Amino acid sequence: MVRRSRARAALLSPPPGRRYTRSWSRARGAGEMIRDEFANLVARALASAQAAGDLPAFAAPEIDLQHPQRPEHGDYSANLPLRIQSLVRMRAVDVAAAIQRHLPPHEALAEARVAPPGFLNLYLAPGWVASQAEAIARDGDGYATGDRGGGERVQVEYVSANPTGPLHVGNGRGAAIGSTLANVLRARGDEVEEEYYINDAGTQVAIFARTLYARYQQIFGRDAPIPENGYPGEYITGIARRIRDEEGDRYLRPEGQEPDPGLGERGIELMLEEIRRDLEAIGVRYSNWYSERALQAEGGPYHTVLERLRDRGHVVEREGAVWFASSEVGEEKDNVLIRSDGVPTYFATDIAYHFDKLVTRGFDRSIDIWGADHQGHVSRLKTAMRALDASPEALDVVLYQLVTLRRGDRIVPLSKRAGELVTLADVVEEVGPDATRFFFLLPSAGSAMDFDLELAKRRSEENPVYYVQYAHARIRGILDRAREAGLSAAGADAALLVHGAEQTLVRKLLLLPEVLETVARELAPHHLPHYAQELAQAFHVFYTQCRVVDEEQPELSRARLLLLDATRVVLARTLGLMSITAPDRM
RNA sequence: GCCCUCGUAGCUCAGUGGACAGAGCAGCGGACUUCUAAUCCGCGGGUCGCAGGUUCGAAUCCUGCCGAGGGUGCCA
Repeated sequence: MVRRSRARAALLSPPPGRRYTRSWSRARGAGEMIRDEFANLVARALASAQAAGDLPAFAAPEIDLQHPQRPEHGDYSANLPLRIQSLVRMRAVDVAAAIQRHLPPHEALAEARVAPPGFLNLYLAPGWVASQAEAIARDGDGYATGDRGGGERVQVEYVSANPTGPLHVGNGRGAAIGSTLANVLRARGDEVEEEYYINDAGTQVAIFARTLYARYQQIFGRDAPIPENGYPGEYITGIARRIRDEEGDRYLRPEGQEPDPGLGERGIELMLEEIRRDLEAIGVRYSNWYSERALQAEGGPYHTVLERLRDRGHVVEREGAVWFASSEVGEEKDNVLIRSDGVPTYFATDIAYHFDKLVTRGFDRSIDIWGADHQGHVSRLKTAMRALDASPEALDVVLYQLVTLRRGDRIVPLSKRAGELVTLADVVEEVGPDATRFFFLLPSAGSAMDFDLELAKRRSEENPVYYVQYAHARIRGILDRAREAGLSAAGADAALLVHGAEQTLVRKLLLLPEVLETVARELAPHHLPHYAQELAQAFHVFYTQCRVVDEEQPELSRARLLLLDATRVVLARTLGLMSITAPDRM
């Protein structure tokens, strides 16, 4: 996996009076990214080489540091010489050598090597690596947290499924992506709110209410047909039955009359209760539930925003409908705001909703997690924000592709066929919340995913979630064992961690801040489960190669217990950010 | 028709301008008197959909084509 760090050379003259010493005791949070420090060093070396006339003057580009795929190429690698060789009319290896000569010393840097065709490879000092086990263990749950984010007020909105039926598998994917993203942004120092937008107004809700009334009447023996385009699902009968059990026949009206609006409202309430319960089962808890009906209330955002659009001349009336004249502001076509029957479209209320987020409630940033079927909506919504002088850049939309449910080779149709699983709750019940979340998070949002129930359910080596959790449980086991033997990490000398497996493990631990940075920058939570697997693997290898509890070697045991403390913290944190449990035994 | 996303090992997927393209699973062969073998070690496996182009360098960027999914003025 290649990750990069960017630093602008121009901004990076060393702070006056600050000396870089070889001492490993200089106070620094373990969460600070060593990659950034190295990028910093390269930027300073470049500037100093230019000042000394070893390199010509030119506008310094961004310094990208990468993790080479092959360990012999170092821990970090700069390709800057290759990128600027034609600009400076020099051979890349000579550029690399010039930078190398001017590289300031750094406690973590053992060596920098020039490698053809012009890479500058940086090698971490093993002693510094070992010392980081202690720094990470000391930081504990505070590792890789805090002030690294922008400190912005961010709102993440996800799922927001119509409260007219139970959540399906696709909603689960949105839930996993949205809540994990929120967790990561919060960990990095943003002030994050998670919100569910309740579509409790509009046509779908009206159809739901009519279907519910039909089912309700059927319970009382009436021959009431499901309305045209009504919801065929059995679950509505369940709701009708529950309302009958709790409130009797109070919603029953003489045959042929319109249903009592109170019945539909009660139905939506019950549906929302179920949705909330299903989401809580996979560790999702919202800070706010926002009602579309409230949005549309007299004097509410919908009316204010529509007026504002109108005032700015973006609204036209045509063919009995009210349109957003979006073709005049860069869109391919106009879009309907109010249909000819007087009912506002989803688009119109969504404009109001997002204006409310960005302007009225003043979030610095709004991140929406949508299924790919809403893709066409992104551009026109941003255009609407621009037309309202709300910053479209403050609105990010993460689109995730759809989910195919499978059992081994067999595709499970998402139709409502009896006996087949369709709801999120069914999946969670069958495979468990941890595996459900892990599998949803594994593929990047942009790729369509197969959710294999058989694999997710399997409690064996084939299932990556247990591989990761097992690493945590194993560490707990060793820690227990150490306590029985009277050993602890107190007074440990981290410098003893020189074994290859120990060094590899610490290097993985050092990656967490970079992974979180990538997740936050790309809004791509799938890096987290991949990292979790890499980390678990580094631990399992360590476990097989390095005995921890060894009463013959108490010093080494203490050092390794320190490493285990650090590893356990990082593993638990990584799992926690995905809202997956870190078990003490399995 | 047009727009968006995707196409990488048998399967599920990472990698999206750098060095001989990676992981897990599946397959084959090894390792438990030792802190949990839900583990570890080794082996085999890829014209990165196809064809051009840009670049010192392309799975990655551009163009065209093929294939899958989604969208496309009064569904959400």
